Amino acid sequence: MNYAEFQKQMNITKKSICKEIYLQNRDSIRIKKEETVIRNLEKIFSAAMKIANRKGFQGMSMRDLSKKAGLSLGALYAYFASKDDLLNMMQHQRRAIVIRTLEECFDTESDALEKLETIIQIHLYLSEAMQPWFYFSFMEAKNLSKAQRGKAVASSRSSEKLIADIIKEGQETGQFRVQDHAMSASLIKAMLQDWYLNHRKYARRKVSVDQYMDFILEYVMAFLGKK
Amino acid sequence: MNYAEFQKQMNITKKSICKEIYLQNRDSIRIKKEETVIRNLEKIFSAAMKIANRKGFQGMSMRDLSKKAGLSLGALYAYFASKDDLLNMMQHQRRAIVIRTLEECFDTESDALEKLETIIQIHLYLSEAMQPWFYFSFMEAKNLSKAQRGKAVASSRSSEKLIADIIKEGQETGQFRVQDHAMSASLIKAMLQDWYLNHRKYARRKVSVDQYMDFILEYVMAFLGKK
DNA sequence: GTCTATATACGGATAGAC
DNA sequence: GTCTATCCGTATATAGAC
Repeated sequence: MNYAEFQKQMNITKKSICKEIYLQNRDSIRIKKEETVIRNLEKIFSAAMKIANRKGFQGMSMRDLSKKAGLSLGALYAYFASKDDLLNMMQHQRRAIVIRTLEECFDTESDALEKLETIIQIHLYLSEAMQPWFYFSFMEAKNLSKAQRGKAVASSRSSEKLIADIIKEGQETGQFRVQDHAMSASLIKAMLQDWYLNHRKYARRKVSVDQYMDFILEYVMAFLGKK
Repeated sequence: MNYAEFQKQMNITKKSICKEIYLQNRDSIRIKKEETVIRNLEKIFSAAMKIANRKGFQGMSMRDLSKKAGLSLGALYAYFASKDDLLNMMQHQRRAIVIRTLEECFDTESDALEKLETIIQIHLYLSEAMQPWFYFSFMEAKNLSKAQRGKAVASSRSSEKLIADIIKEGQETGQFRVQDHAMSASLIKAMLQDWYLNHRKYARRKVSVDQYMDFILEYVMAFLGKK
């Protein structure tokens, strides 16, 4: 599967994301007509991401957002209770999609090498399809409420542990060379992270996500692979 | 040279950093007694870093800062003209120290492998000695004025180019395997970056900066080294 | 469902006493 | 050098008209 196929199969579009958010927050959203809600959520999140990723969530005023989203100040508050609420919604949704996609794509039957390739692929493809979301998540994690921040840390740790466990498994079956698996997982995460934190750099150099993936895999296997 | 020796030799202490800042901003700082200025700058920067790295520079109010630094609101403005000014001061100083240290430590006579080891070492040691500064720099780069942001991007690019050029050199002299040098440099940067962006993670696992450095070098050489 | 107008609080920054 | 008191703009959030 390459990135284009992944996109089709997973259907990660602005619209589908907003629909999910709508379904999860039906109670707190005052507007009731589904079509209207989804259309406006798209405008709100798209605008919020653009402004916040340029000058930070705290630096974005509700007036900025209202202007860019094309909705009045008053109308915005029909979709969320407060600015913090908006932040939590965005962060929560990003995590939920990662978890769901991992569950859908991850094959526990395959061997360690296949698993490692898959998990690197999923992380990269997701962070490509939702790059502004991933960037936003990382940069604004510190502004979350304590409870939400705890969830963010837990989610990040568990995804790193997943990678470390796969490496360990490969070492036990003799597929990989024996190296510090926790540290190896950390470095892999660092490289995955760079794809969405420094996304512009790679765009400028015309590096595609598939090229980046191949390069990471080569790099990782030079270290972990048997000679 | 290990990290402890580096620290002694380079003398990167809060006090020495603040003295440098004082000397560079003598004109705009209204207080004239050097000792007082340095003592208060230490309090100000230390407090600013603590607050901003927890809730962002925009999220830090001048009242927060005044309280944490132990100086009144009015007194703060004797040391910088505006909040933005404070931001620029911090960012500029971090870059200046990196540039100076690179110039001091970098030996153009040595071969590519030594150069690569040195540049990884300097970056790691500096980001260890000034971790809050590096973290702050990355997270708040987007809040800089256009001119300052341009400088930040240029500085980041040139340090990546330095690494890429070293790899290229090593490939030309036959020390390294031929691989995409720009991409290799990117991945190395990503791993260096992780040391200060996810510093707490490594502290929790009791990974020292020297251990991290050794691990990166092993990793990189598995890829670049001749078999 | 969406708007405009506004309540209320908090932000950065300064003036002037000590 | 440092403080307190204050100016004034802008922030979030809400009320109520349409």
